[in-house]
Formats: sequence, structure tokens, C-alpha cells
Amino acid sequence: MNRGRRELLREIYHRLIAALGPQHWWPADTPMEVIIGAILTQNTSWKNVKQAIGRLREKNLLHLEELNRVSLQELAALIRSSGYYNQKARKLKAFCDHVGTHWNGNLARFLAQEIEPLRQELLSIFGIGQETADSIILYAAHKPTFVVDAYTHRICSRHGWVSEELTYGELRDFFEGALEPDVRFFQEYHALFVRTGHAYCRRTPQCASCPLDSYPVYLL
DNA sequence: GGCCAGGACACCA
DNA sequence: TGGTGTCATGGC
Repeated sequence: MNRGRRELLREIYHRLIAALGPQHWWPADTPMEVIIGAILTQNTSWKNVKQAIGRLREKNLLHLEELNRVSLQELAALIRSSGYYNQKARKLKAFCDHVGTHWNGNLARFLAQEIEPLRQELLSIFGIGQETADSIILYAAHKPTFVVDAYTHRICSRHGWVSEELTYGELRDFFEGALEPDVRFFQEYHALFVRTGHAYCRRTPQCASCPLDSYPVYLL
């Protein structure tokens, strides 16, 4: 365990939570809703996703079985606001089809697997890449994996904590290798990064009011 | 009116 | 393995 990095990462967390407060993520009521949101928010702002989820909720489609029954065309029309709607409709269908076929539709049992087999199985499903898989593991399965997204990458590289060239897995290891695996802590940490990205990292490489600005990198 | 968002996949060299 | 094109809406 890298002590210097651990101290740095804990300090970052405390600065963010002091500035922004707890985020209480993921904004969803059920594991299935988390999964739907994780797919719909791919390269898309959450505001657009919220509309789509609202339409699915109206039609009582935030469930595996119901989603399995609706046609691809109808589903695509309902999630139109989230962008890439044809692709995302296919992805939602692929997920539902997978759990339906391989787990007899038992989502809870599917999510109850150990982290690594669950990750590999998620990654084998069309439309689920590294970030979406980790979001599902952390927020739907409630298992400790660190979610890396564009904001995580941007914040960490711009502050000089990591190289810009780091791959997804390397950046995840950067956090997981220094922090105790703790579901609530990882959930809040990722949410704080996203909030920080929204609040401080829009269009400007540096932002003077960011609680992380000028944070020393000597600990690394 | 342009830019960008809580990515992933296909195709090519 | 890495680089590039494609998917697409809505908010700012």
C-alpha cells in the first residue's frame, strides 16, 4: 500500500466533501434502474437521461421482464432524449437478454457474484465497457470497485497526480491500490469527482475556485 | 449556432 | 495495440 498516495487520495476526498457535501449516489431506486441509467448516460449528460428514465417509469419499464417484452423500436423512441437512442436500445436489450438467458432473469443472483467474474461477464455483454461495468458493480451490486470516468481522468491528470496516458485499468489501480475497499466511500468518491467536473472543469483547464486547485503533488 | 456531455464499438493499419 | 469514425439528443 502506497502511504503517500493514500494520504493524498484521502485528503482530496475530504476537501471535496467539505466543499460540495455528500452526494448520496447513485440517483436511482433499484439496481435495475442503476443499470439502465449507467447505459443511458454513456457520453451523455444526466439531464437528458433523466427525461428518458422518466418516460420508462411512466410505462413501468424500469424492470428486466418488462424491458424484455417491449419492442426495440418502441424502446428506442422512449429513450430518444438520451441520444444514441438506437444503439442504447440495443444495449438495454442485450443486457436484459443476457440475464434472462443465463440467469433465468434473476438479476439479484447475477449481481451477487464475486467482483471479478461479475466484471468479466458484464464486459462480455454488448454495450457494457469498463466504466459502465464498474458503475454497475459499485452502485447496483454494491461491491467495492473504483469507477473511473472522463472526469476522474481529467481531474487527476490536470492536477499532475497521474500521467494523461494512463489507461482505464491503471487509473483504477491507482485508487484501489492505495485505498481500503469500501463501497460507500468509493460511491461517494466517484460522485464527488463527477460533481467537481460539472462545477469546475467546464471549458477551462484550470479553475481558481476549485477546491483541488494547486493541490501539492509532492506526496506522490 | 457551436460545443459538449457520468462511452462503447467497429474497422483499419 | 492504437488511432479514427460513428452513434444523436438537448442544455448552455
